Amino acid sequence: MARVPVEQRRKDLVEAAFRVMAQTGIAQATTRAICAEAGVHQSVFHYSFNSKKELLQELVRVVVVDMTDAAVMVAEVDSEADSSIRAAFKSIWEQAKAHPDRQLLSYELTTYVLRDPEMSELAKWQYEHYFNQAERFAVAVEASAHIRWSLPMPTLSRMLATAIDGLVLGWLADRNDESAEAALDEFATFFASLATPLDASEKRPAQHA
Amino acid sequence: MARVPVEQRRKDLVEAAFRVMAQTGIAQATTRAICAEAGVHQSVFHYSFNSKKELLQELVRVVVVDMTDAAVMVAEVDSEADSSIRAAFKSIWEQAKAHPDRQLLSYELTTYVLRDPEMSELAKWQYEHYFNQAERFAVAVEASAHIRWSLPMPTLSRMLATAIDGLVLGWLADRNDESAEAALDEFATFFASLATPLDASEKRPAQHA
DNA sequence: GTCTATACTGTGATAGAC
DNA sequence: GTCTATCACAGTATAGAC
Repeated sequence: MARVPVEQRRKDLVEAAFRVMAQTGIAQATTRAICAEAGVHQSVFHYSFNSKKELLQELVRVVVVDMTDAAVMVAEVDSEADSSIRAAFKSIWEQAKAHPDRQLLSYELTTYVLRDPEMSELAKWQYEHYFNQAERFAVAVEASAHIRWSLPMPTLSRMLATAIDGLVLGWLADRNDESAEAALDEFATFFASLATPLDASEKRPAQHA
Repeated sequence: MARVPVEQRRKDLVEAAFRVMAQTGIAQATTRAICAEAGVHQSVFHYSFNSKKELLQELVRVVVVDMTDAAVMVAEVDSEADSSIRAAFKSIWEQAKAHPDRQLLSYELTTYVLRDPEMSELAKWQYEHYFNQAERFAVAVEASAHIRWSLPMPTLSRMLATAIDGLVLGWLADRNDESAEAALDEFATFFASLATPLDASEKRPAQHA
């Protein structure tokens, strides 16, 4: 086809790999399948990447960032900790329900890289990213809802990410919406209970700033 | 070697497959590697099982039951909800720390079977087993600690299993013992807070029955 | 029942014509 | 840069000698 710079080729292939992996799983994402999805011949693969592993490393970084941003950044915090938490949980949950295949892929990527000593640091990076996103959210709630969390931030952020992560995985397995959503709701109640008002007299402010 | 009944051969191969998978991951567990581990020739595989998938189905059932039993059944409940929960969490956590490869395998098995429509019901069964084990524990605590849970049992048991499941996965990724254990501890505190005494006057009983 | 040998397919990766 | 052809190897599964 057209003469395309290597960097663009790599982007195209990573995106194609993401689609194939999300739809059929990481094991089915062969170089041939990825190239077919990208609409290029298989030999294109190896002058865009030195190895399949190289593509995978690039893909993990892109997928983790894109997926968490898509889920977390949408949620807006307001002046109440309780409603902020519930809104965020709802947003993340809707994202998960809308794209179960992508969620499943994120777990596949985690276990896949954990089995390869050369890549296991990527799993660490992936979960630290989750925890960081949770922390960013928790800090934002502190600021806008005028509360303090009654747990140390690292512990709280890990618990937030853990609850979501565990709920999604369990739901992927049993697809019991009702049960998973009830659990999600109770976790939200729990986390809301960890927010203690900074100043009781300022509890009902009229100003937004 | 000796003439061995087919059922024994199947058991041997499942156990060998479990060892290979736990050590090197599900993707590396080829029929050749499994047979090598079991000390038999590769062709033995296909007159013990009709296909590799058949072995996997048998393996999932064995692994899920054995691993949860190993972790959950050890924990003994006592007359206090708080200490019962902490003891159980500690027991499960120590099991996980002692055998991270087996834990990782359980996640690999989940994602693996979820990608195969013919096997995805196994993932459902796996998590229902987890939830059932959690429920058995919760019921036992109710009986021996004279409390009632302030949440519906299905919701509570799902939350218990979810918290553990999420914590273990996150720990496998970042291997931060301190952070994971702090989160585990706070989850334990939370679940303990869901136990409300059945009868205040019976709060400090001297009898064990 | 057991094992040797092998069929057949699909894999990642290359060499070399254009 | 692009594509055809192919390599070397690993995967599951089978046929057939013993």
